[in-house]
Amino acid sequence: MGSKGEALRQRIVAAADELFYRQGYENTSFSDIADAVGISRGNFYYHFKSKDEILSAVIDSRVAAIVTMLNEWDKKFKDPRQRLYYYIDMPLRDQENICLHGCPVGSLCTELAKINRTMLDDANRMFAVFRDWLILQLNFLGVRKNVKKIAMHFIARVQGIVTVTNAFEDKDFLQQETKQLKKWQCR
Amino acid sequence: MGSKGEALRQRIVAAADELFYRQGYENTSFSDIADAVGISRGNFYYHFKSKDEILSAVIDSRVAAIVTMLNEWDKKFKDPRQRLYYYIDMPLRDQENICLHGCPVGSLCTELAKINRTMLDDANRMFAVFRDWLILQLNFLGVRKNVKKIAMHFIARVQGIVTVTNAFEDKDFLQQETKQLKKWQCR
DNA sequence: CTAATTATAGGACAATCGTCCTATAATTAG
DNA sequence: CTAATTATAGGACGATTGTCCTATAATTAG
Repeated sequence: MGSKGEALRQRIVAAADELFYRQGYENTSFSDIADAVGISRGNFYYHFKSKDEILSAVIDSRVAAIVTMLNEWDKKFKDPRQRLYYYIDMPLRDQENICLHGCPVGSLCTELAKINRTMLDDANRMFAVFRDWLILQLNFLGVRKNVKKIAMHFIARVQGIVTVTNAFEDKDFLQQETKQLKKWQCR
Repeated sequence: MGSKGEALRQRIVAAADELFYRQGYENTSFSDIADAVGISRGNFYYHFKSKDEILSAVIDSRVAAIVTMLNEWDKKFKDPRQRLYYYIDMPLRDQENICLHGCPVGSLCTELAKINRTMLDDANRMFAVFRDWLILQLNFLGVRKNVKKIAMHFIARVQGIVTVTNAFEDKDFLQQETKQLKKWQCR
């Protein structure tokens, strides 16, 4: 069984994941990833036969990571309102990277909308996982009307904050808007 | 005087502007732009000596276009609240493009944050022009406290809406969130 | 008209891109 | 141990990239 090959495959995905986040998908070459992992391009191509394929693997890996993370949040916080706050605070906990590279989910979707619309439908699953989890928390909170709309509203709010934070490299804005968003209540 | 050359220069900038918006900066080559204008690559290089230079010209052109547009809005609407609504409705008036390509300002900043941080400081001037105009309108409305913060808040709200609209190709979301944002009032 | 300047075309340039192939090396199965 | 499979390295491939050069065409200045 290819257990050693599987381990390398995961290292490749992890390296590609970070590079796509830091310098964008289009701007990251096979060589960049191979160099980061410390293997040859030929070997890289043995594991992933095309750039679409490595992108697809990175998206799957991110979706899985988000699911795992949300499960941990569920264990950590029993109060759905606390969980909601923890979601809103997520960019705050990763200020440096958010400031420099934006949101891994949002920025990838924004890029794919321009260069690879086929993969966009794959990428926005990352948003969908958050959305479905948010819907659950809103249900727990007793919200009954427009639950999906409100979940999407939260995602959009966070995306907007991150986009502006990234464009202006402005952590103060991130902090102040995050605080304000937590004052949200159902209208 | 190079008045014919100047006319071509503007056609080049216009073509690059649209291509950068539709397929991204990194993913647009000199050949793409030259083909779109119908000139040779050599001629293109006579007018713009590097990719940074054409990007810089596109950003300047966009900033100027935004200034012109906001002046027209000022003529068109005397009520600052109406002007604010017209700003919020901007993505709605360009639904098709927003859905397909996102925000020209936001998506360019997001891309440049990853591939060309030097130019990012140039690009976010596009946001700054909107911000300063919004500050003016808020002043007219009698808002005295946190005016800059509120202006940035509006920009972030619109950015978030557009990012999600683009990622999900969801016009309904755009319409409903736009309507909700117009219910905003100072707290 | 002539000379100088500006504009345009076309191709050369090295580098890099994604892709693919082949020859070994390492591992596993029998 | 031997044979088969899996993994790895290295380089060839055509295409494309941004950049630059040179020769000509068009325009302008005297």
